[in-house]
Amino acid sequence: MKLKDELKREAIINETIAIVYAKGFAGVKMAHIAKKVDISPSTLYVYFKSKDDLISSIATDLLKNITNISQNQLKQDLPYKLKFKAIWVFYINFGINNRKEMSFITQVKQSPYFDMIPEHIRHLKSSFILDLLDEGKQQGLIKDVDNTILSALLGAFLTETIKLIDSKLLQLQEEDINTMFLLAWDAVKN
Amino acid sequence: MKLKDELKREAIINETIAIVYAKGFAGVKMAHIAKKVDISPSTLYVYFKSKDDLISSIATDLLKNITNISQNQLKQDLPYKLKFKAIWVFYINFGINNRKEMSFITQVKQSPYFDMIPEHIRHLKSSFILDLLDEGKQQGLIKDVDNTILSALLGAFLTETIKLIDSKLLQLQEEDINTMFLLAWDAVKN
Amino acid sequence: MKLKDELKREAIINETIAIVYAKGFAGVKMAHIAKKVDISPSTLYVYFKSKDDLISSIATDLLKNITNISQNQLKQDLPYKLKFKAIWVFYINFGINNRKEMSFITQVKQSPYFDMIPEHIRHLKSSFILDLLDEGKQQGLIKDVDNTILSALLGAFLTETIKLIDSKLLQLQEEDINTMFLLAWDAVKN
Amino acid sequence: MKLKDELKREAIINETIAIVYAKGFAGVKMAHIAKKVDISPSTLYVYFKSKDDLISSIATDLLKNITNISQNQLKQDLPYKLKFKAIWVFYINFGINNRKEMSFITQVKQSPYFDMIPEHIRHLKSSFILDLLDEGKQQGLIKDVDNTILSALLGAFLTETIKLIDSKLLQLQEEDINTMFLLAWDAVKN
DNA sequence: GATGAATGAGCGTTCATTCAT
DNA sequence: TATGAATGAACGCTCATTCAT
Repeated sequence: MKLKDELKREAIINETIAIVYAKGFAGVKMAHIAKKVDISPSTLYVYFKSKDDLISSIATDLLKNITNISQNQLKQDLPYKLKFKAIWVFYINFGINNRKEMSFITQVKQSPYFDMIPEHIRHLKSSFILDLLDEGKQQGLIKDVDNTILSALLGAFLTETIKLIDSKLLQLQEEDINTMFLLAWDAVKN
Repeated sequence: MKLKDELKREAIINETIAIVYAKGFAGVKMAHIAKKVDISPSTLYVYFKSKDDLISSIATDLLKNITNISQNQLKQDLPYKLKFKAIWVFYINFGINNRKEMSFITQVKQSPYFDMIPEHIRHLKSSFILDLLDEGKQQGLIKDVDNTILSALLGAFLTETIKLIDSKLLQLQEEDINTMFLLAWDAVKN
Repeated sequence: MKLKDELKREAIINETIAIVYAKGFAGVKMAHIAKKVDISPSTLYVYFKSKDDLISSIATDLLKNITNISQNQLKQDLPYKLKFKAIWVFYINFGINNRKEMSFITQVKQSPYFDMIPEHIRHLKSSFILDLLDEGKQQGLIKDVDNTILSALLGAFLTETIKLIDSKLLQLQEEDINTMFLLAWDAVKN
Repeated sequence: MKLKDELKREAIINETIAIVYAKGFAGVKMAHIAKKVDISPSTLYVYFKSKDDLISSIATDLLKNITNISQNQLKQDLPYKLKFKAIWVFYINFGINNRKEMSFITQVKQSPYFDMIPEHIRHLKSSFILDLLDEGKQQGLIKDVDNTILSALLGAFLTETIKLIDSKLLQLQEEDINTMFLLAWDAVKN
């Protein structure tokens, strides 16, 4: 018997993410994915039991991975501002290296597919970021503003920075990165 | 019959915007719009020659209007920071009062429909904002960072603030507005 | 605008009944029906909102009609045995003239479509037949056996007789009809 | 490995019959059968070369067996009416004990699979029953009606009786059995 | 201008069957 | 022999759009 090809599963996932990145959700057609991966449309159903399953599985995987990765990073012992910056830079890099995946998640969140993701995954929050903000507040370095609001704004800031780098308006080099970090830091610092 | 027609056209546009706000782009069905406006699907084609035309026309109109409206506002003579704040508050209010329209534009921008909007409309930028930033830089009050970048970040900040108000995490009252303004101002100020 | 064609609806219904008669339920393909009626498959959905709807609508209509027709017939004042025979002959004729429709109902009853028929239609019973049997029992002419059983057997008898006529083993003429009636009558008579 | 294979083949057959009984013909999916027998769908094709082959083989086997079984029974020397009744009771019992198999045959008969059964099997008739009827006619006990017709009616009668028992409207006890036999006997007796 | 009917193009999905091991 | 993977050929259905009045 033929062996199931894990590479094929990954190819399907990557192609789906790429299509969502390029054309948004409306552009995801099972037949289209199949053609790109060079398999028959029906073969897709060997790996995912429906389009909904395909998309929500990808979203679930991505959310899990992102949470893990960010949580496992950066437990370094540094002065607060430097630590904050290190994390900031880490996220920028992560966002750049995974822009398609990030875009996928952003789009899923404002689509009906979001409701198909298991509850406990759906509410994954980087509690890590919240901890970081708390630490800053305790040291009197961060504005006394609700964490949800601060992290939402920092998130928007980050996303926009990544977009700017993506569109070549910014470069992934020390100078630009410093500039962008300073904008973010000044916003939240006390 | 100019009057009657124009009303119907507007009804179609408003309903389309409302549906996109409620269900996202995937949910826009010509028949659905028609039913909501209480006309036949075929009548839609009297007013717009296709679905693409309907959506890109709405997007074009909205982009034009937004640019106009903001430009015609607030030429007041105030100290710079106050003027900046007044504009900031104006945009917040505008965003809240036109959240469906803003959502429509946001969604169009990441969809294939965006490419159907005439080039010159697509790139409309509030040169007004750029002027405001220039004025601040001349007075040494604003960081010496590229205007495109600053306006992009301020835009992201603004959008996020509107979302937070929309989701009741913030209130449209002086205290919260002041807090949010301070975050933005601190980010860009020198 | 084009006017909806009642004839088209009927053509769809008749074609569906004919296909079920010829090939059973497994043979009912929307595209096939459409081709036979010379319309596009999608046009079917103008008249019936799904395959389930098509089949259960037909079943519902047939059940209603059959009940009405048989109930409106034969309230004649005749000696019991003659009345019984008249009804018997009426049913034979009805079955022959509507063999496809009868076959449709028989097949629906042992298919999942039956559950889609409205409750009150599903349980339509020719209470008329039950009344007839009661009358016979009162006169001591009919065996004292449960009505449900008697009517089930008479139904099977009838169906079989129709099949035999259909397959040319019997003829729809007085002699054969009399013979068959006698078999039925002898079975139930006291 | 003859034993193991034969068991698997039988398991496939029994499962198929059970599924047809439970869900009708439309419900028979190769994958479904395979899962129930706990083999792979492809293994089914080791035993039967196609779905058509599976179903028509089963039907053929059943038809052959039924004919054989009934023929080997009941050559007892009894007064005609008692012999007739004994056979009647035998068939009732056989039908009850093999209701799934009977249902399978009934359903095959009104499906396209029937045409795939070899001609000589398709027309198997219990010549035995015909002999029984002839014997009755010779003794002047049975109506002088064509054997094909009489046996068809008796068959319908029998099937209906089995259905009634199956649905608990009748009980497999002496009283009910007697009643039903009397109905059948009265129908055909002279 | 307005509309109900009609439809072609395409979509997601199923499933009997074959392939490759 | 046994089987998981793979697939072609359908199928039911949707929907933007056009037709005919």
